[in-house]
Amino acid sequence: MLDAKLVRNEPEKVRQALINRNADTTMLDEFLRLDDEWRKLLQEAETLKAERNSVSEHIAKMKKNKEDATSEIERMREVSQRIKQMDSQLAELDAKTSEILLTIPNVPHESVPVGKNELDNPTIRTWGELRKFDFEPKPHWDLATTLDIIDFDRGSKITGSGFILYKGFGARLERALINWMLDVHTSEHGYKEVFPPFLINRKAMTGTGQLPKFEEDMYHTDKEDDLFLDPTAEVPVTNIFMDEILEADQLPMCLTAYTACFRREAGSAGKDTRGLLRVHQFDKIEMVKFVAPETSYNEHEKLTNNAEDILQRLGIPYRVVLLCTGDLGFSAAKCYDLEIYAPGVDKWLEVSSCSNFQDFQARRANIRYRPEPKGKPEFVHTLNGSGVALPRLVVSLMENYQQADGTIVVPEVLRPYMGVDVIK
RNA sequence: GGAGAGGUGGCUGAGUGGUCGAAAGCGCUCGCCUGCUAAGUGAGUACUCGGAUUAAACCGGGUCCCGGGUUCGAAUCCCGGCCUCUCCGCCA
Repeated sequence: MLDAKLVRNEPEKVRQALINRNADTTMLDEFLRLDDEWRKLLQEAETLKAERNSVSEHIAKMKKNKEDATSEIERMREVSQRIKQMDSQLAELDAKTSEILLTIPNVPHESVPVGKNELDNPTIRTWGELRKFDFEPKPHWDLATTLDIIDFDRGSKITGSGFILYKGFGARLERALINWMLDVHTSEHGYKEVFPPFLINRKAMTGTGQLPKFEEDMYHTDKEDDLFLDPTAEVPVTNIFMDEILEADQLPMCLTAYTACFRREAGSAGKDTRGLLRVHQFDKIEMVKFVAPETSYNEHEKLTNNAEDILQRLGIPYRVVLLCTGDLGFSAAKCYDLEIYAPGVDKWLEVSSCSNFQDFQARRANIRYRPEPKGKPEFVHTLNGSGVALPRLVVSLMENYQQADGTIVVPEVLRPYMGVDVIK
């Protein structure tokens, strides 16, 4: 959520940001109109309240002195009625402006290039050599099915398409990757491990920006519980400190978590339906940081490097892409995507998005810190990045490490976790 | 699922419808004091919104879990919700 004062005082800056994002600006004008109305009415109401308070105090004194306060009480009865009316009008206006504010996306950072869509995203750097094959590389669904380590048909039988049954070394690989990535982040990158709930309430979902705009993308339990399956660990982990004030010496706070992630992928029906490219439930390691504002862009680079390190250790070639204004997610001010190459499907696959939200989420979730002991609390900056998402990583691993006979070499770093050198 | 108790500042914990943004203690900050530590001693210690201002001081509103209600006036009375704890039942 943007600061209402920013929108109020620099509407043209916000308007330009919306235009650069290909977003609608009519809500902005609506906000400005209602906000102006609200402030005028608020001042009137507060003047009346001040009068009520002082007269009430006076009444108390008169009663103590056994004087007659009937006329004052009569007068205040009317004033109170008017206050009540104004308060309900104010509440209505406030609800409307707040609602609008929740649907306005973040303002992109100045280092983010202006662009229409993903075609305008510049590649910042690349790492690794694409492997040259002396045979035709197979797609992962063929490899996995032949080795009987993923059972796509039975996954669908249990739940539906996009739900995966891993078996044998497929299941083991999933567990190995989760453990290994958490180990790297906790013992080498300085993150603390947490294991949050997977079901999330509405307030937390609003805190990180999934609601109210993207409710259609989420799995929802039912009306009575009103809970959502987490679409990413970003949501439960960022909201750990909802409505709290952190001390400056707790920052930067770096957390990492494994969660299963659930996404309805509404609107992408028919796209990437084969294999593991786009699924409704997947595993992911996430990194989340709470940092002081002046450090957030530096921390953002470090976070991105931490995700890259995972790929480097696995020997997977990748590229880092900077999202342009037109492709940037709703809550982010700046975001790098990490894409890895998968030779079997001949595609670059997104396995990580590393975002700096500045104070956008912190304001929604009310997460603050004290820059000085006893000082005024300020909003922290929040960041997060996948470190990394499993299914597409598994795709790339299988396809890059496949051999001519259909077996898959296990990358060095995973062997202690897998117990074998080759999946066959 | 059943029965009960309770939600007050960073923490513990008082609170009679008006002088309560809230006693007291702990913690913390700044000073004083005894050679250091401990103890003692004085002062200060919540958040938020609107307005004014270069900024602060300043003026006003709101906040004692949340939302309604009663009242001239609510931490206090009434209704609804959420959460926590204890006991019982069920259960991995």
